[in-house]
Amino acid sequence: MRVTKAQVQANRAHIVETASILFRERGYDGVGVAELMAAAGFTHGGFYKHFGSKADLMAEAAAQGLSHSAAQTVGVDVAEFVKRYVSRDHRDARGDGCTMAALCGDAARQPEAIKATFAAGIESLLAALDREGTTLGGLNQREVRAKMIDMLAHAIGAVVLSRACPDDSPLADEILKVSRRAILASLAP
Amino acid sequence: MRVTKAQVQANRAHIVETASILFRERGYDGVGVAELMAAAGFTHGGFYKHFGSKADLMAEAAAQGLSHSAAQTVGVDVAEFVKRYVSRDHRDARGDGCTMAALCGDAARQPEAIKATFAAGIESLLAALDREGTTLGGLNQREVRAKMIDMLAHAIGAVVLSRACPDDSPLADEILKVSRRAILASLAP
DNA sequence: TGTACATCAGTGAACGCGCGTTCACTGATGTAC
DNA sequence: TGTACATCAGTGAACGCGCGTTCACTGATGTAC
Repeated sequence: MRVTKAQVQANRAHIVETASILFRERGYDGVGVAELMAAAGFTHGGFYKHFGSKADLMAEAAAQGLSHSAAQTVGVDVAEFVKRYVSRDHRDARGDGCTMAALCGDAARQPEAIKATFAAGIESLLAALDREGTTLGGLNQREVRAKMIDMLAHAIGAVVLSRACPDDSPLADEILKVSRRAILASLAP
Repeated sequence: MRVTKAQVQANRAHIVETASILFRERGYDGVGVAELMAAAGFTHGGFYKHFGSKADLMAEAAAQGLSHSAAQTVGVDVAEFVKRYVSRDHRDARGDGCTMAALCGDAARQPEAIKATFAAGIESLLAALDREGTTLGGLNQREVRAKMIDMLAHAIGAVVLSRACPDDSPLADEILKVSRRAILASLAP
């Protein structure tokens, strides 16, 4: 059942994308190779024709997810970014949401290669935000970078903490609401 | 080899405490029942004389870790709390550090019982912080609560994001430094 | 208080199960002539 | 362009392994007399 070169490439990309979603939804340990391949429409045996190991796919899926986030962010106003990011919609859509918010807790326990991918993802998201960020009143480049790093940590903390609360709990919503207001306030002093 | 009632209680508490540390270091999926019991100085067979399941222990270990954090925080100045929390020492000492920072990403994928434990832990930490928090210049009770919730999300985000970066990477330290300054500034406006 | 029996915390072998990974096989694609 | 053979993406059974959990057993503690 050999397939076209183009099909191989498309299948591989589809597996990475499927993995990226599933890992965000259930964590790296929460998704097995067989289940992942089935979700992508294949049997598990072919996995090692595309990837050296599950860890290799984890790194690729992280890179894909992070660069996707950065690409989506280019040209978006920082305040708009915060409103979308620190929201119930984002909190409740783990699979379609930010890789950092979904997996940075897991990344901390993964090999250095994956952590390096995360660090690179943070930098590329900062680069995407910077294009708009420089319009923030009168701050120099170093100050803008500091503000964007802080904003990102702040926003991720709000989403991650809200997700740790029971579904539909008042505290989960309170965390998002309070944090969103505070982050927006810190951007327009 | 039956043991004293008091010894049973002490052994059980020791297992919970050991689990609390190991789970923070390696996550819920990263520690097995057998390894955990061995770390506590027992064989794995006795585990089910103390707990109904691994999930039960996870909930107990979370409750223990969270109440420990809250107890440590009583009477601590908020600025002092932030300085300790958003620090390299705390980031690098996962096992001895805050349960929320170490496991809130994992908690999001766990049963509601564990998420409820986390929500209760957040409330008890807020209560511990409030005793000092009310001294924050002229804010009413609702405003203090909002400020403490936001501060907690902000601090957790900084630690979690820093941990996702490679060990000894400049970005990991930059995140802590920038965020610590911003959080402290937001407390003393 | 001393004796006889029941309890049960802790032991270590064993269970089924799902994991990541390997492998012989298939058959359509890619390549050489 | 047409034919013959090599390649290799995908299949599905099988691998060893560690997981959470169960269980028969042990022997010191707890209890009843």
